[in-house]
Amino acid sequence: MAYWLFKSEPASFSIDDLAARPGQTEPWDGVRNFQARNFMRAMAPGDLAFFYHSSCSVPGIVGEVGICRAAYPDFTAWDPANHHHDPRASASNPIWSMVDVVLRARYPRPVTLAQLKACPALSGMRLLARGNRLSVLPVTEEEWHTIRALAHR
DNA sequence: GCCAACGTTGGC
DNA sequence: GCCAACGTTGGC
Repeated sequence: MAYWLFKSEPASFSIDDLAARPGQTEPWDGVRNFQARNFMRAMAPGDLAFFYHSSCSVPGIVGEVGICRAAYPDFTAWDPANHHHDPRASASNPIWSMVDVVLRARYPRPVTLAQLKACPALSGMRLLARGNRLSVLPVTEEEWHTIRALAHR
């Protein structure tokens, strides 16, 4: 059982898009960064992840998803019509991976980036590390519970 | 729109 | 293997 964080730009894909299909699993595809891919390969069904909105007016954690399928080939990589097409990828050499997620919680109010930064218990969080740009990140169990408490207060 | 930080690419 | 150039991310 491990904890993670997924970033998404709400203009492209927001938690409301997930919430519009209740109970349905959603492939988390399009990740084209090796470190982020490797984190997804380390995920197992039952793991939990925060859903983070980036590049928007109020960046922050807006809910939780559950991992419901372990990493498998991201076939969007070898679809020439796909926005995240990678000409090096193919069915025999997938290169990229994705997992399936399902919405678990949508917070009534987001835990904003400003709140995260202001919380001393989260000072070591990878999300807050200088220059961090990874779209998939691990979260420690302590961080997970701290942030949940912020979400539910 | 700006800019810092970072990953990737490609020449050498 | 080094490193400059480039593209991207993401907060502000």
